[in-house]
Amino acid sequence: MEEGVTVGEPGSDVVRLAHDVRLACMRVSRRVRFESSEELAPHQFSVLARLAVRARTLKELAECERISPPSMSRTVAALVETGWVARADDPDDGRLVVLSLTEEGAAVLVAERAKRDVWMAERLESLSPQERATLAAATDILEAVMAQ
Amino acid sequence: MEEGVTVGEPGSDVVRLAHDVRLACMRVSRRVRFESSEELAPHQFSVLARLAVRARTLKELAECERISPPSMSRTVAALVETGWVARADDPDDGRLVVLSLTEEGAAVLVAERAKRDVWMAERLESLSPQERATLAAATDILEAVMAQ
DNA sequence: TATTGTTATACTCTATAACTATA
DNA sequence: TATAGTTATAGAGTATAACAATA
Repeated sequence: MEEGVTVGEPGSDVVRLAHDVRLACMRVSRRVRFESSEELAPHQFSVLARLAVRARTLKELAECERISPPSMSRTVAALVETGWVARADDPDDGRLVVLSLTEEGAAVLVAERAKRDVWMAERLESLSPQERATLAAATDILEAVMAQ
Repeated sequence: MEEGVTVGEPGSDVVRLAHDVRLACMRVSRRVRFESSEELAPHQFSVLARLAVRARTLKELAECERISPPSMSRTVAALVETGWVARADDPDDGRLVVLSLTEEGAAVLVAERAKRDVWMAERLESLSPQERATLAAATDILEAVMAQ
């Protein structure tokens, strides 16, 4: 009896566009993750990127990554172990631990970003100037939409 | 001594565009995942979506999801347990197990897709017709690029 | 022998609960 | 007391290695 069900694609109007945009973005994101990263796990990359903006406490990191403090404590411990992140005591509040990027950590982050960008760039080189302009305009729109 | 390093954004030219596109797509993808999904884990959703296209063997599923057969075996076992996927023996080759979507699985998949699309659509409603056209054109370009 | 799928075992990233130190 | 961080323990999801069944 159970021969399996097939489901078609839905939609019309804005919902249809939402569907297409979402799928395209997820596909790009997935491919970039799969094919350009090796030595640096996604959650580690993410933490290094946060610390590249500015030093933060463990709780701040946990909140902006939306994971629990114990989980972040582990992730940070691994990054300290490899020498990419430095721990420091807060001079004013003895409970706080300030995490910051080391020179080595910054180098790893830059290298990883470059690797991801190169992978993407290789695929954009075949596009016409007009197509590139469309992509550039679209990214601006998406950024604005996501900032809402 | 270690006061932490700050890293700026890189680039120019196609690399710059690649960087922007990649970041925009990852941000959209991340937000959609965070804010629209609950009952269905990402890897489960992914498998249901594969089976919605057509029934597949375990090995095929493992390959297109790029995980090991034992891992896929587990994931599938959970989906069979909930009644969203059906197992069947291949009539021609006794070694094969054919996995397919059940009616319930199809319903869950449709509901999840709708939920993700609605979340995205809510954010696109404020855009002008021209901005929407730009996004539509951009998704076509990205689809073509990713298909390379 | 080669292939498909499962079981055994382990590692990583996540969580909650309990603990320590500081405010 | 309340807060920041760590340690203890457990639950997913991943992997490799070894095994059973079929070609």
